[in-house]
Amino acid sequence: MKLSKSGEYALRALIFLALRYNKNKDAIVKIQEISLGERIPKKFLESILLKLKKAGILKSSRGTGGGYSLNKAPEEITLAQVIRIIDGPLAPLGCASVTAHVYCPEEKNCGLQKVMKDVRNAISGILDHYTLHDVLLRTSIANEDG
Amino acid sequence: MKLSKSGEYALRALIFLALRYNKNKDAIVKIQEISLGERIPKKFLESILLKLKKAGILKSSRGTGGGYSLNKAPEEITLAQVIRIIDGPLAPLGCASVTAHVYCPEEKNCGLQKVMKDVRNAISGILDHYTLHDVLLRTSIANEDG
DNA sequence: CTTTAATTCTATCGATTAAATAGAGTAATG
DNA sequence: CATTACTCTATTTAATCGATAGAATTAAAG
Repeated sequence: MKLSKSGEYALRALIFLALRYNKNKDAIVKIQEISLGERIPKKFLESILLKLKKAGILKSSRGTGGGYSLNKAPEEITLAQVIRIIDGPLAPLGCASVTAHVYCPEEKNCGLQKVMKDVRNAISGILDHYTLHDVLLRTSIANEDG
Repeated sequence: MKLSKSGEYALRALIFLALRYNKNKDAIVKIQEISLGERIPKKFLESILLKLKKAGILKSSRGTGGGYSLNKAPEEITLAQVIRIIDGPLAPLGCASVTAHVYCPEEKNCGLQKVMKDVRNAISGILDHYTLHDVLLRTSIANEDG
């Protein structure tokens, strides 16, 4: 039931960016800065940020002084959105997924599917309502004076 | 957040065996029978069943007329047990795991960890209390007369 | 009691996917 | 036009999934 490395890195990078956003809405952060700060392989992080940009979560500017920043307020970005972009559906089984349902022949009659739908709903009940802002609230360093 | 193929196959195979168990507590089922019935690659299934045996969930007998059967009643086997044996901890992140906690330096101060612990607890709240017996109850075919 | 057939067990190899690295290409700044 | 940093493509490495080959064990047949 683990989150992929990509998914984990995506969340950590976004939290990093959200922290900057809260200090200065227009802050631009280099990939390398995130990479060093969160100990994420730089080139790997690059591909993750690109996906998040294409999905509208981030915006970027190139050249000297370029970098990434949030394209929405932290309150508007849920953890579930991010995970779905990077890792796909939240459901443990394809046949229990709402966003990318995979048909299976014994569907009507599958006890396992029913349980896994319960699990999916429990997960999305948390992650669909949890935003980057909420994560920062639970991170004490975010509340310290700079 | 997906379950691995191994994990899914393990659960399906055990449900298959639990169905037989309920008809006849001493029924012995061949790997091939499960493989055909659940469309699981036979040799791959073999390695999964072996792990479940070593973990005490299944017992086996070799030679002609041999095969596998449950080593406990379906009421005593939770889905969480099975997933932990095959796929490892339920937690989305190592640092949020109870059974195999991985230390991370910003632990005390990590909002992400706190959320993922909530998710872990939600998942285990369901899977630790859900047994093979419960799955069969939600599978209508299990209640038909043979 | 020996052979044969059925079955689990062990070990390894190939294919596919995920994770990580490398480098060339493109755009912006000064 | 040189530097900086994002963007893109390609390659390498590691993990997972699935397949293959054969040894070990048991039961039944002859």
